[in-house]
Amino acid sequence: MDNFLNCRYIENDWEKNVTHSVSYNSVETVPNTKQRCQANARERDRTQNVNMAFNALRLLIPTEPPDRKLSKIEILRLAGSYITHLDNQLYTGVMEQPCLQRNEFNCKNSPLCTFCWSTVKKDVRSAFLNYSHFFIYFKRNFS
DNA sequence: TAGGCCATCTGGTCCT
DNA sequence: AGGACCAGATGGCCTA
Repeated sequence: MDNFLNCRYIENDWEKNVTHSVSYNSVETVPNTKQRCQANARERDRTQNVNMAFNALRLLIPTEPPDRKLSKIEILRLAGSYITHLDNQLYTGVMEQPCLQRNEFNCKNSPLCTFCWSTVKKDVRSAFLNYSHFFIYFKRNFS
């Protein structure tokens, strides 16, 4: 039992002093130390693989700002929404116009889908910046 | 401080 | 038999 606990503690991040309490009904239920440690290591590797896949998927989803933190469930939902958005764009063949997919997650009252809405916001912002630059130019030269 | 999110451990089940 | 996959339990971290 002591060996197993030591193993578990070493398997965890010792420097962070992170432990997870686990209770056993009886000593008989404690698995073989080496096998359990190996299984834990495999499970950690598997979880890391899953996380790498989530990271790869995250890179494909456009957000504002681009480095916005997304939870795993948000990544899955937005990925699905983005696929639908791209599908609509492909179907209509008109990339300049909103695809009219319902905004499912951010604002249920909005007629625009999440990704069209993001484009619109970007356009408005660039228009505002252009106007600001023009205003500064006008003020410097004509006032 | 409560709730959301996450990593880790664990035991069970299924597959090779 | 051993590995992959999964869901439940647990505790840490972060944010509103």
